[in-house]
Amino acid sequence: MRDLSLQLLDWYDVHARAMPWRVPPDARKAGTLPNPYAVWMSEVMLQQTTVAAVHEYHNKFMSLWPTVHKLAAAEDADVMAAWAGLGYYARARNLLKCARTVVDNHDGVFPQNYETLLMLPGIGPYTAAAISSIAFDLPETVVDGNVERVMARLHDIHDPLPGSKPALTEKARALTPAKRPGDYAQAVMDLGATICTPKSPACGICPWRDPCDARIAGTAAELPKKTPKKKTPTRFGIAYVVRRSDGAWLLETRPESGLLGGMLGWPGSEWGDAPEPAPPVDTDWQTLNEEARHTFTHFHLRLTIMTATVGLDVAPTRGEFVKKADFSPTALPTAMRKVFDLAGPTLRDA
DNA sequence: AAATCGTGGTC
DNA sequence: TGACCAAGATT
Repeated sequence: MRDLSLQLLDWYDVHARAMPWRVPPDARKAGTLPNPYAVWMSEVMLQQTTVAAVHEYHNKFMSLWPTVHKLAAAEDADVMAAWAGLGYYARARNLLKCARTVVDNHDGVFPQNYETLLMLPGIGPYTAAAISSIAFDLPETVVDGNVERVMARLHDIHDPLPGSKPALTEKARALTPAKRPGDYAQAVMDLGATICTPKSPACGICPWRDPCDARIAGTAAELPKKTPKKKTPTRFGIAYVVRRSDGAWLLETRPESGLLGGMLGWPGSEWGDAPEPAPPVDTDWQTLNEEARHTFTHFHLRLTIMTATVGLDVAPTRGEFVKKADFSPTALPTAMRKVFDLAGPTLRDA
């Protein structure tokens, strides 16, 4: 029987998914490698994020900042605003840190080895292996959620994640070929994304159908096992939307660390079981009938929205007024955007 | 080393 | 509606 990795590469030659940042297998075999900057950008954006969601953001970032030098010179607020809506905002902060490190310490050139890549901000084991293999054709092994699932099924491993990760990583490493490691990395992930899917895997058309232990055992659909998670609690808070008579909005940039770190938002209370009021100005407040609901990874949020219109002489205790012309709701993370969508129409346009 | 950190789609 | 899921990293 032929090498498993070669079987998969044959499948990939025909079924590779097209992506803007990707070089298709024919061109790669002819010696063309992708732009490492574009690959890095895509891999950071793809962390815990679907290809569909990344598409337009990758296009936008490559258009706004075509080189690592341009990105390194960008304003923090501009990068955060461009990332708004994509989630996991620490990625955007680390994206900038990484770009500046590459420019300042690596002469603007991405390091071409796993160990050095791993030291850069926002680049962990997966991303270091992905850049190494995809951008430089180095024989490193990517282990993402797809690879974990494919390996668990191929070897019918029932030990639950995340505990089984080292064993799955070792299985993946044993299969990584010396030739075309970049195509192979993309091939396993494409396989997981299109054939070896979490539910209802298409075993009938899988290039690894014959050697797959879980298919033989009939356990493919129930793998990989995962340790159960706690159910998500609900937290409550108050958001204050203040409009000044000249049309300006009262906003604040959130602290660098923590939830929505570095992003623009409305002043508000802490989020918890019973929030304490924390109005940013002393004025008459109006409470909206409808609250903003949003679900984060580990809790549900319900925000009571309070609004007010104030005069030019008012000095808020928190936040800063942003002139009407300088404010774009698209710069808000989704939770804050939902607040705006509810409150905005109730506040008279100046 | 378990928790934290977004969002949109799906079933 | 709610739980799960998607090319994880950081602390």
